[in-house]
Amino acid sequence: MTDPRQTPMAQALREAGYKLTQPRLAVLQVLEENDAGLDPEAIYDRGKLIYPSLGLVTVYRTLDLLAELGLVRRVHSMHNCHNYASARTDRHYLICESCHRVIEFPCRGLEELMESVRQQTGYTINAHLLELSGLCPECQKRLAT
Amino acid sequence: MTDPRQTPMAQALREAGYKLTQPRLAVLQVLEENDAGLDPEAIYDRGKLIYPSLGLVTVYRTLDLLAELGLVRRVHSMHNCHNYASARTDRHYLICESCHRVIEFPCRGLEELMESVRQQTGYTINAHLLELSGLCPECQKRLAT
DNA sequence: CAACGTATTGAAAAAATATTTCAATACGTT
DNA sequence: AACGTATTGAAATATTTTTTCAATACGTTG
Ligand SMILES: [Mn+2]
Ligand SMILES: [Mn+2]
Ligand SMILES: [Zn+2]
Ligand SMILES: [Zn+2]
Repeated sequence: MTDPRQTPMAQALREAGYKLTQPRLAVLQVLEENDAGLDPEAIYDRGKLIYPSLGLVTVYRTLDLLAELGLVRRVHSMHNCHNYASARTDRHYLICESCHRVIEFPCRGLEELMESVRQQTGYTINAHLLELSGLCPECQKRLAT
Repeated sequence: MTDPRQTPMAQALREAGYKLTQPRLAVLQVLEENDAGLDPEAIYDRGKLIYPSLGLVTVYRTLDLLAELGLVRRVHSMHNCHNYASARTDRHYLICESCHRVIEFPCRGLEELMESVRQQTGYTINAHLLELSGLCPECQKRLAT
């Protein structure tokens, strides 16, 4: 049971000069516990279990704040589009089109591709999102009647 | 100037038994002309230039319909999350983090990566989305003060 | 460990988005 | 050309997000 005020996100908030309030800590804790991402309403519901007087407005405000600091990020999937999860710049999701389960995978060998895009477009590239979609093994079996 | 009723999307609509109405044709034409994706409001605005009495409701309804038929797809970027664009299974966007401009790039060399993911996870993979984000040349200049 | 000044809060109101309802209309068929 | 029905836009409703504002909790200072 790590002290909620000592997590990396909490520290970063404090270092940026923001107060570590109960409502914010509740939101942070919910985000820590749900790596795959939740929408504001869901964060609100779970946050209230931790800090019952939490307001939905504060969830929105805290998400905005964390997003500005780059600590949190929207996770877009085909079926939910307003999910937030703690940030990593590079993300690699594998999504089952049938059961919508999401897993992550290690990503190797994108560097060449990015270098060639860089040269052809003149853009600098500092993050990527790769989403593969298909069928998970279970759904393959289930659908192979 | 190709006949709006003969485009692949229009054909598909007709073949699925739906009527090719003026409002629908206007939405289709807007989508054809804006490959990178527009949100319902923007589609509405441009659609009205083609068919002035177009209603926003019809834009929503047409997008739902096209999405169900798999002809159109949401494009999620960091800053706009309700954009629709005509569907392709594989998508490659390069997004400027500063001005939010979106361009597409040709994607080469993802096959090996996908094959390795396939082997390690047992998933079949039939589509991918790769989103790179960085700074476009203009914004690089502008920010290099 | 008070007492203080201010950033932060939740409730309520307002704004922005999205969906449902319904009578009028345009489409495709005959 | 006439018909039956899917589709339409306006209006009403519902949902989601943002703004406003007085009350409060936080972190600092003495
Ligand atoms: Mn989205
Ligand atoms: Mn990668
Ligand atoms: Zn599955
Ligand atoms: Zn730019």
